Amino acid sequence: MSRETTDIRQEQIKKAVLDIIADEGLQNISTRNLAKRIGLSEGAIFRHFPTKRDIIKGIMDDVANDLIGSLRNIVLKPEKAEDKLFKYLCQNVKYLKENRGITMLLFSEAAHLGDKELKEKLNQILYEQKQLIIKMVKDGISEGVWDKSVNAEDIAIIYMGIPITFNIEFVLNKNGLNADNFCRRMYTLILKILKN
Amino acid sequence: MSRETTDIRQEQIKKAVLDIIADEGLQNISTRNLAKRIGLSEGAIFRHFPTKRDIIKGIMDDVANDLIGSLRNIVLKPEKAEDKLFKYLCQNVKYLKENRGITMLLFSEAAHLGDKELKEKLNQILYEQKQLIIKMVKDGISEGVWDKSVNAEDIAIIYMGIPITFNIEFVLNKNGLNADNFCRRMYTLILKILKN
DNA sequence: TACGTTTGTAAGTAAGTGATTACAATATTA
DNA sequence: TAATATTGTAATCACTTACTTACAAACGTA
Repeated sequence: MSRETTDIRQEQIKKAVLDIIADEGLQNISTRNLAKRIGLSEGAIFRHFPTKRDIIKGIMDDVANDLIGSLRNIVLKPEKAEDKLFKYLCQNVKYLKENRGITMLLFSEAAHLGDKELKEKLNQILYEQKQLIIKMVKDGISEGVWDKSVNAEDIAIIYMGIPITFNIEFVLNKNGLNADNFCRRMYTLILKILKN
Repeated sequence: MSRETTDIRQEQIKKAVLDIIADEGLQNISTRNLAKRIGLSEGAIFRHFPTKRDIIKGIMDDVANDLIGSLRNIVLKPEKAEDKLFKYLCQNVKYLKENRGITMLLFSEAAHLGDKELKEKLNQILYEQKQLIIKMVKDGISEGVWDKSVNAEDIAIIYMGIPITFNIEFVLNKNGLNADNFCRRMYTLILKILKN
């Protein structure tokens, strides 16, 4: 195998984890299988990550940066709350669709709850997402377009289930839900709760 | 260890799986740990179940019978749709709270997607739940109390996320959500979508 | 009581896991 | 160019996994 820098190898390894999860399922992300998919020896994996756990940690950091980052951008832009909500939902669903392995990896880690640090990282990701949604809702209320008697946190909770359900349907039944359509339909429902 | 019938042992084994998941996390349901918790030798486990997979299968069958059964009872009773919806939601949340291990086990199996038969069983459970919700919504529309322009399937999708989110919050943050309160708050939101 | 069936145990099995080692080949830099 | 740091490999480690085997004890029943 030709030599590559640690930076490049780390990206390859993290990508391989997500690809394997999406293609073969979670139980196949052994370091052996990982090395095989990249075309590298198993020892080389441990040249670029000290432990397997650190690979997972790296992926979680990517989610925190990429997904949360892009969602934050949407929320912070000066736009109408209704438009932001729609874009937010679509972006969220799109990201999960394009990184199918991620939801499974995240919630598997939650379910295994062996590792406090990973659990804390996941908690952080979910918390930040919730705060962004709460902010959007409150902005909409300030704009005067949404019912001020709704509890922003309740909206955040019911919202969080949407991308998760989408992902589960996607895993169980690959062509179960049309993403664009799905996005707009769920948006309509949420809006009905929010409207005056 | 004193002798017990296979029926009793099977129940003990299935219960132990769920208890271990709730207490120690999914990665600890090894046959060794299972035997230890019951106070039995590992070999005895395989006296009562041919494979570990059959234990999981047995648990899934229990869910299909117990949870889906009790939800079906609620839906089929001659009552107002609004009352049924509330009871349905509360029963669903209650069951997941009392059998904390189940949601994790189910979605872990989905994520590992190695086993077609288990995946099919999970699909069936989710499908039946969805059908029950759709029926409830359509009943409410027939009664004339709910907006007939809402898509019953969309309601089912957004509904499905609620118990899942509840469970995730419960796993990550043990006292995160008050179940009774939670139930009523989510009910209020769904009702706002459904109302004329 | 005698006999066949059921339920139990202790000690194994082969296969897979994450991680390490000793060493070779390739870059980087003085 | 010579010395050094980096990236690669093959072999192997100790450990865990689901599952099996050989045999013993307890049970129902004739």
